[in-house]
Amino acid sequence: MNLKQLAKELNLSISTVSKALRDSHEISIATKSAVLSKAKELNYQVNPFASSLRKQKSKTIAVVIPDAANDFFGPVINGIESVAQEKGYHVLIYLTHEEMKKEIAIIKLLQNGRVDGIMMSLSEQTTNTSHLEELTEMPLVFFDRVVEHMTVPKVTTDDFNSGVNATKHLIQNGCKRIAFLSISPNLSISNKRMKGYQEALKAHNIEPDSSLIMSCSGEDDKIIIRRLLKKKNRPDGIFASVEKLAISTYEICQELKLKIPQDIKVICFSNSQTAALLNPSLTTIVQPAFEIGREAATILFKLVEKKRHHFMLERTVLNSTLIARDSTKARRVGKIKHSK
Amino acid sequence: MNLKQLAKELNLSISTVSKALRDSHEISIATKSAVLSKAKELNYQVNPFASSLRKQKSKTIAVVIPDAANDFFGPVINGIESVAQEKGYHVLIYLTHEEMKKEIAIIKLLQNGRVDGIMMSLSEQTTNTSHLEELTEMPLVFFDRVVEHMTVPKVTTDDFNSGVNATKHLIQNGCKRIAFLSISPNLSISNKRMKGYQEALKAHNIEPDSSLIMSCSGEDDKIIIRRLLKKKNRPDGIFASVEKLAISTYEICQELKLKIPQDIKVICFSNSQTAALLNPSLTTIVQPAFEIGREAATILFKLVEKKRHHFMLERTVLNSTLIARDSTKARRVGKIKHSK
DNA sequence: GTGAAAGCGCTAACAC
DNA sequence: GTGTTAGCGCTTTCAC
Repeated sequence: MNLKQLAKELNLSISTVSKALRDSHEISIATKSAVLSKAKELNYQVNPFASSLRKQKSKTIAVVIPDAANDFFGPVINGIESVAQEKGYHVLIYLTHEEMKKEIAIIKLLQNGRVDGIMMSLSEQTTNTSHLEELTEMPLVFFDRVVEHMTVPKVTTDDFNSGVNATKHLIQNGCKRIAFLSISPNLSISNKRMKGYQEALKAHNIEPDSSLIMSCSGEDDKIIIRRLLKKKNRPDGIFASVEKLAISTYEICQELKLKIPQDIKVICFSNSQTAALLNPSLTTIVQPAFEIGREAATILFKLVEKKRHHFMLERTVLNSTLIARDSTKARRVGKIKHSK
Repeated sequence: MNLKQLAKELNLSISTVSKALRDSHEISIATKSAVLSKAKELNYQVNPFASSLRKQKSKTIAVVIPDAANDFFGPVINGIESVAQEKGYHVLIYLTHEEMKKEIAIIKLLQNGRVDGIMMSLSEQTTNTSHLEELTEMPLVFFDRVVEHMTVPKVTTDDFNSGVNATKHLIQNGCKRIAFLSISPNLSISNKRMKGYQEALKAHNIEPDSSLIMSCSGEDDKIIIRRLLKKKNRPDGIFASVEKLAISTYEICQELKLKIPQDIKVICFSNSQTAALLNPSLTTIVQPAFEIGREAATILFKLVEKKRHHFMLERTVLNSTLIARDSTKARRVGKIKHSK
């Protein structure tokens, strides 16, 4: 069923029908309602390719992320999709699997007009961003893992402050030697969180020790953490920049019979539903993942629809929340008590 | 940059260039290589809408799932996307948020040729499947939450057997009154798992008690679980059909000061990374989510590409794995010991 | 081996 | 208020 057939059924011209369907003011109300009801009856739907070809826009956006099996990116997708559904857009999803090579290939693929805009979070391995800088015509919004120096909208959490707060929290609960575990040092989030960590150490007159800053990219995180925790001068606090590293830390602590929080305290960025139920319950910094998705998508659609173009070249910062639980509990705060 | 411009640059006709780009045997090798190198130089990419319009296929599939923030659907998306990337397909994602209304709207939206095929997992609320049965022309593959009576390919885990095994596991660890918690009773997975549960009870001569079979759809799961666990004749084992219900069970047990596994044992279907780290560690039945995604996508692409159409109308069953942990540990099996 | 041309289904400028 | 038509960029049949 296409416009031509529909027009024939109605004894109208194609263009009249087309205009009626798009509720053009040129068309009489009577005609419009006739067209609409016939279209419904015959279950007519616009051919998206013909329409996109003609209009040179696709009503589709691309979401480029490292991984979908992730407690952060999952809710982000939900947020993006909810805005897209409201606005009648379609969402294509592409995964980089943390590989720069794939990221480049995907971005290249998206240059052909298939999408009206791109939302993305960098891969861990991305060291060079020229493939993104060349994307001058395409509306682009970064979220979470952003390219700091590019003048495109960025939606992030308050990574620096969160880094300060997480570190302070450990210090206030008695830690003196705090390790900072992150994934790739290329990443904006790792960097900002680390800066916050360093700032907090400084504010509390703790001498920074560069051997306590570890970058655990790829599969080797457990090896690195094991080595760290086996040192005789091992840390008494771990600040993990991503959830995966806290999970690994828990596992290595089980393995080495180190007790959390007595021997070592752990805090991390996490959106896991189960943090409160872990053994011990895990102190987390929770990012508003769903809202990040919604906000980034909202900005992208404004950009795509060319509204307030100049306003949007800014950074949007959403607050994250520190939820203190047992994994950072100080030794002697009242009785030993297991509250949640 | 389009074919016309590229042809002009090369002093060739549009059709020759088009054929050369698609490696047609009609075109001389010399011409082909000239075209290819020029196309690369000028960064030519085929316009997907023009191509799709002409060829009446989109090289795109739709994935329709209830929710992306989910330890099962996340890895499924990874699996699907990995196959799609290999085959040069694009993946559109649509979320039903467990609402039949949205599911219907999405399916309707996909009738206009935007995608070459659909992969889906039913929403919890879907009681009527006529919107899916009408989808006769469109290649369709179900995974996990399938419509049993439809003759389209289905990729699932061995839900019945898993239900038997989970229930047996509880019985063998001393449970006599086992509750079965599931989401919507509409769902194939709920049903099959429940049948397995009932079968196992029967095999062990345990009288079934219908008051122990609970359906917890929507937000009310905690209320239902709390009521269940407050009964004086409360169950001594919980078999949760989805992870969310096990998490709620843990929370209610904390609240009611019930000890797992001493007072009550818990097993559930879960793909959570953290099951081993929960307090106590959670016995799970793990589904091969990534492989389910890969398998379902592989079948869909075969269907789309019209290969072996008739072979594929079958069910593919992948095995799930029971991982025994502390949450189902029997009272007196050796010393009290906390292994993982 | 190469080229001309029709047409996929739609939109929008223009004519009436 | 309605109709005619060009053309979006591509693929493919058919002619040469």
